[in-house]
Amino acid sequence: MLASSDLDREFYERPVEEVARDLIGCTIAHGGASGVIVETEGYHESEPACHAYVGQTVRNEVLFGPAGHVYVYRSYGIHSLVNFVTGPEGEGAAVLIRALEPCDGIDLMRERRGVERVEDLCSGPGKLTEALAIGLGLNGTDIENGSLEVTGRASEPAVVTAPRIGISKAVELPWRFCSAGSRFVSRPRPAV
DNA sequence: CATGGGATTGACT
DNA sequence: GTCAATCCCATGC
Repeated sequence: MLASSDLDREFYERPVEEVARDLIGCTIAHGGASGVIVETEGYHESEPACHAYVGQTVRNEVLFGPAGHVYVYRSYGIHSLVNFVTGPEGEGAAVLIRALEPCDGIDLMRERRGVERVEDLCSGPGKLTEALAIGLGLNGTDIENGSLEVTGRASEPAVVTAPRIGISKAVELPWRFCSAGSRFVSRPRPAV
């Protein structure tokens, strides 16, 4: 059990891999739609795959800010990717939300995404931001006081750990967390 | 000031 | 399996 009231600043101030694991099974809502988080990845300034690795810049300053804030950035000029900042202030670390199991507002998601299959609506970091209408405007906002809402879960789901995806450095760190057996995680699916 | 490289996706061979 | 689309901004001259 993880009550919504437990998802406070203190929750996000813990080590990034713990936050990444605990977010699996929680619900994220924005723009009239919501979904259960089924896949996350942790990033930390100490490893080269993280944006914060090069030190604080204008682009990534949110990563170094207080925990519990949202870091959104544009990838490949097309997609917005969402992260939750973790760890103490001054430390660059965040959890990338990679996939959701659609819950509410599914028709709205279909409209935004232009696809029908529920499995295709949020099964990737760029897809879920489009489905929930998450844009760069949310960058730097506080989860507890913003338009993006995160709620808890009734029980602890089975979680599998896997290497991260789509990066060329520090690929070996097992900081990808997936809800075991979920049809909604992005590919390649990890073995259960 | 010019350049280059992405924490991706979808369309095409 | 391969590849282009396309924006932000860090880095280097």
